[in-house]
Amino acid sequence: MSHTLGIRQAQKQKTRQAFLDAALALLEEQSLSSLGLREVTRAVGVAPTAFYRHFRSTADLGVALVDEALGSLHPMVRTTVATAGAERITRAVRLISDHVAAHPAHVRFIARERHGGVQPVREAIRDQLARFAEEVGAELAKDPEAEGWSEDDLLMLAHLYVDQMLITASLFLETLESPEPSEAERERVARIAARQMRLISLGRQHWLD
Amino acid sequence: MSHTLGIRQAQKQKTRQAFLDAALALLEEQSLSSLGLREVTRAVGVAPTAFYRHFRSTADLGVALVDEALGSLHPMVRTTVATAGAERITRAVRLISDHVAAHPAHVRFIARERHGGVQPVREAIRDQLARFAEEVGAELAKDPEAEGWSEDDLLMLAHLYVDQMLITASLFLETLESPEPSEAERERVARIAARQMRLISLGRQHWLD
DNA sequence: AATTCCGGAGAACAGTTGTTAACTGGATGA
DNA sequence: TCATCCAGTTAACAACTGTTCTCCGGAATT
Repeated sequence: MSHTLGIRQAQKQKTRQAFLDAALALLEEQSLSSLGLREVTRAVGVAPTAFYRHFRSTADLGVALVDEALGSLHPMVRTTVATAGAERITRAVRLISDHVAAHPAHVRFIARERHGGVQPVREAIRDQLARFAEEVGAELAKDPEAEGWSEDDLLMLAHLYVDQMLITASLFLETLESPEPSEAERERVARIAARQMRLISLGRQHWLD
Repeated sequence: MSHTLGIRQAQKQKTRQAFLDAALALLEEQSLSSLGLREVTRAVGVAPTAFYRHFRSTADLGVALVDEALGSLHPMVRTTVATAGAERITRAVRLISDHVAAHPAHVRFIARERHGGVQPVREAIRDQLARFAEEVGAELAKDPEAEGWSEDDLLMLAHLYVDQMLITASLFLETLESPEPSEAERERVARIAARQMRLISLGRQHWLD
């Protein structure tokens, strides 16, 4: 049952999205704690006071951006990790590479604000990453290699993988930021990331020795 | 041959250090790209224009902070990694834990600005971390387990360790930031970090299989 | 002893910031 | 049809920003 929005609410969501888009663009060259309210409204093309109709503060906007950047990514990560065998690493690296290429500003925002100067945003990102770790852990538990593993150890391993994914995403980003983004450079990062994940997987296989 | 500084240069270095200290304190609750020049001078207790006698801009000050935070850490990391056997991981975790406890603001600054909004600072941090990776790689090469390893693979492993150290440092930091910092919480982080490093070491031992 | 140097102070500049209050006009619901 | 709602506007506020130029007084140099 999809409820058709009134033309009023539709317009509101439209300008709200315009706020998110404009902020994300501005955040490519600064961090959230220096993002001004007027700066955003100027970029959108509305009066400064219009901002308050959508967000309490720029920190509030930042939390909304976290949801936009990570919210829809959970199913993708889940199905990718669900892949069995050696293919899993290949697909994971490709997922990251493609996602960074498709949404570089989102990735930059998350990497930047994960340890940034705005507490509510840091917390929102931390919660989302913890969710990723739990989901990855749940998928890893289905592997035959997970036999004999404690819940704690599985979560430790899952966090290792999630952190590694974020580091890899950040490296792909630097690849795009370089003055002459070359496919060769991207491939180099992909190969290093794959080898690091393979090394971690090897450690996992011999954990119970 | 230690050259005694004139009372003029000595005074200059003193206020310069005051700038660094004040900035570091202010950066506990914001990021560098929102740090104002007047804000810093006000905290130091000097006129705004005095700032220019020491730094071109706040970005310049940030680069100086990177050197202060990471510059003197290289020998410590080197000797810690030089430790052989199972003791290496224990010492590494303790080094990180102690360093975070002793210089929390420095660690926070590095974690925050590594992906922050100020390019020159990002580059300075990236260069320093690359140096750490090279040094760690050089120490790892001395291990008997390094036999048959390519230069590339050693560097890949070293980067994995360095990134892992930074993640661990950041987790120790969160431990201190909690409303009621408990020794139990710190110990929990230490145990997880040690297990993650042990898992990586296991992967290393079976890499050439 | 006389001169140069230079870290810091003071005042002023135009431009920016977040937030408030009162208002407008088209969509909404009775 | 008419009263209500509400996203966005306009105007104004005090407070703040980075930067320039001019000046001072003590250290450094000759």
